[in-house]
Amino acid sequence: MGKLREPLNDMQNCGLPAALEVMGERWSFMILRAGFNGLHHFEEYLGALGIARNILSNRLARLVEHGIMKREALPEDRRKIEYRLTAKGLDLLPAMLALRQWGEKYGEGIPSNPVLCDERDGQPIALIGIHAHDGRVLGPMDLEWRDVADVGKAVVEDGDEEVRPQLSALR
Amino acid sequence: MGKLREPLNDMQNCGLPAALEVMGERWSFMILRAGFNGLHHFEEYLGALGIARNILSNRLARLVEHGIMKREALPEDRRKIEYRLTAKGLDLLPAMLALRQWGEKYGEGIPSNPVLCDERDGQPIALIGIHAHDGRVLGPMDLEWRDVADVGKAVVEDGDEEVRPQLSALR
DNA sequence: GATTTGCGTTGCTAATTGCTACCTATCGTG
DNA sequence: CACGATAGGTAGCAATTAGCAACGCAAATC
Repeated sequence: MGKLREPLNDMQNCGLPAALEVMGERWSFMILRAGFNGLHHFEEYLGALGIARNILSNRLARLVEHGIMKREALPEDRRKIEYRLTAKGLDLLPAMLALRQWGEKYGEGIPSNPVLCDERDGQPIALIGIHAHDGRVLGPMDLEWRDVADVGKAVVEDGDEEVRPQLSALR
Repeated sequence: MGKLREPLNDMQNCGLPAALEVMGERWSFMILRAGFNGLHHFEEYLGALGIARNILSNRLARLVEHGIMKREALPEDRRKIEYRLTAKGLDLLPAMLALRQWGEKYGEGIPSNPVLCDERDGQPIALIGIHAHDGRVLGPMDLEWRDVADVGKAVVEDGDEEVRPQLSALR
């Protein structure tokens, strides 16, 4: 052990801070969830979430600004604005469900009465997890950081110390 | 269409707000990520994240309080405190990676130089996604909310209106 | 033309974040 | 044992963000 760990000095050069820039703000995920459930209008979000008007206004604007939702005025009633998830927004579904499943697993008194199912066979979806390229389920200990150049290479058992990142520091 | 959507009135009876109670706070995910990468000590987090001392102190306390990390004084040097992810904390890895992969996909100038790989064969892990119980990959349109009583039942093509939740409101 | 609906903005207060400086216990060293 | 260095915090204060209630305003409806 004592391999290399992920360069933490470039902590900012990582997808996580990028994602959190928008989605890390309060209410963003709840708005997203409401969007996934078919809400499209300002007052719908307002009623469903119990969020303050000005905050909702601000959050929707930011989500639109970041391309997660798109804002469109309806031609048939030009008071109404439709907020819809974009492809970029829909791509957050796995993250949202993973978070939600975690909350459901460890939270208290969470009914999980409606279950999210595969429409095809009506069975509940699988738990969101980490998979190898061939579909095997992976746990935290099965992972390691590799330099792009070393992807797919055989395990360098010794080599220099401090050569490859590790997640096994997790113990 | 016109099925039932997830009861939004019980918006709080859901795993998402539960998850966001801790993980929705600023820095929580970044601290978690640092923890995944083998950091264990206060000053390590401090240096790696560029977070203020009091905030880090507060956030670590809250993560411990919620059972995501555990705090342990080291016997050999009793100045040192070890912060370690618990099983509950490790369970957040899929959510963290999903978020991160999303940020990497849509963010600008994100190197993705170290790649997270399966230690077994050195291949990059698969994208975090939504899978059916049998492993098929599912998209947002393949999903629907079902009452627990209706799980696994054949699709009720008409039935009463407003009977089953939908995600197909996504268009 | 008056009222309601939909989507905001504005003003003000409360809570959260961030900075810098300080505090306390422990450790290694001469 | 006195000493400074190290580890992990607190305390005080400024800046940012969230939340509440009231107002604005254009388009629809009666």
